[in-house]
Amino acid sequence: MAQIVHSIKGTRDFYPNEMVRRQWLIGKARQASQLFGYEHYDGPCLETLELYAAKSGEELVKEQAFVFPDRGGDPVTLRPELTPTLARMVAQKQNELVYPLRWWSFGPFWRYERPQKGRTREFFQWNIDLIGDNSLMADAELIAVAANFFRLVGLGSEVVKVKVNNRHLMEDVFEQLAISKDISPAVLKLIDRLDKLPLPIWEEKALELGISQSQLRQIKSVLEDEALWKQSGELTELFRLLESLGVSDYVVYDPKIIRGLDYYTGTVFEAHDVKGEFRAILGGGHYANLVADVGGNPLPGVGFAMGDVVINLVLEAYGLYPSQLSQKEAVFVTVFNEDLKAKSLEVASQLRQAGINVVLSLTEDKLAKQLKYADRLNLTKALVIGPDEEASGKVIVKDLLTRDQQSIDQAELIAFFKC
RNA sequence: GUGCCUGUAGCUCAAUGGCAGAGCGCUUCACUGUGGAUGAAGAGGUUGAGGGUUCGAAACCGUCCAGGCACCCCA
Repeated sequence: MAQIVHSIKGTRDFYPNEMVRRQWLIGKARQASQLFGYEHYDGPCLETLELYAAKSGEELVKEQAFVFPDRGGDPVTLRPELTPTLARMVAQKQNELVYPLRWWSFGPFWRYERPQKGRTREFFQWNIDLIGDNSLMADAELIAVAANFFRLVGLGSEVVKVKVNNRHLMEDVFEQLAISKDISPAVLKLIDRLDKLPLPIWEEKALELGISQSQLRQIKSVLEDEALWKQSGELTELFRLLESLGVSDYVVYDPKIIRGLDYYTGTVFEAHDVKGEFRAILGGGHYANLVADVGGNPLPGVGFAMGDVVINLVLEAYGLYPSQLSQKEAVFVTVFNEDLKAKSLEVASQLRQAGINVVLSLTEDKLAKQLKYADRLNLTKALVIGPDEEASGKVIVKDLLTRDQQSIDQAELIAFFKC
């Protein structure tokens, strides 16, 4: 074992069983995206370092991106997120695209961090964005897409919630509490971590930032105020729209949702399992202006991203992957012996020409062995063509689940499998 | 980058300084025209690597490698 070359830390191998699940998940993301009329797109996995230098937050690029020189010596980056690529793609064709544009994508991303539960170095991410509209309709639509996705995969609103907040509201609150603009970004970041840190340490950090004792007390009370959203016209309107879109059972207000990325303005949201057992399933929000950072004209938008790792853990925990997922919708054709090999090949070929998938035995081993192989592949039908069948123009079709078998005229075989 | 934990057969684990084992899985046979059961036999190990301590190390010590979990950050 020790001599097998190891894979790269934080990457995952997708054996057929897992690949089937990955494809199923992608299918659900596609379905949710298309339900709202979003178009599929993708960009390159390799980008220039310059693209991320423009934005993305310092840490993501400096600490977490895979960056290395290409053979010409230029720095190349494995994309750690899609948004800068999206911004570039929009900026390049800014004057010919039809707005608002609704785009979605699902692909691999890389971040150099220590792997742990729910976090790997290579992961897949569903990205979906609505660009070119600044209204709350846009924000509501994206949240509704997320809620519809959860419905499609069987995660009910009693299990998963989309927690929503608004950065404008928090800025207003800070103003009321006379928290200076210098420290408010840092305070916002700290609020985002309230659930992670032990309270005494959290308070200590808050005081270190220059918050007074009375401000601290007020912040804490604000963060427990589940009705705080009523002070925000935007949130009031947003929740009304979500109600009309029929997804308000999935939505909950949470003043502690801030989001780490700096470019969010206005609405921000994160989806979590209700029990709080897992990391955030998806996160997103409204941004006033991304495209300008890569050289285009300002365009507002809203979007979210969902990594495959956490949603995978959640779907596993709640047993929501279909148990019958299989890519082997195929008929197994046995080979009775050397003399009848040509006959089996002929039958297999006829079935394939009719569009029926066939796994052909490569050996003339005894039938027990061939059938065991078919069984272990989880195939459900097997054909046996022995001397008796050959003589009478028949084929035996064996149901590997019920163990029943029947003799069928070779001429009727295709019709048998087609219906 | 920081901290804690773990590496023994394909998998899950046992052996608490004294002969490296079990269950499951795998191969073959009982069954030369029929797979999930049963029974029997068999294969499979440099105990992650290389050092040190010891009469003796899977175990103890330090180094490296790999994995897990938490921080940082975030999907």
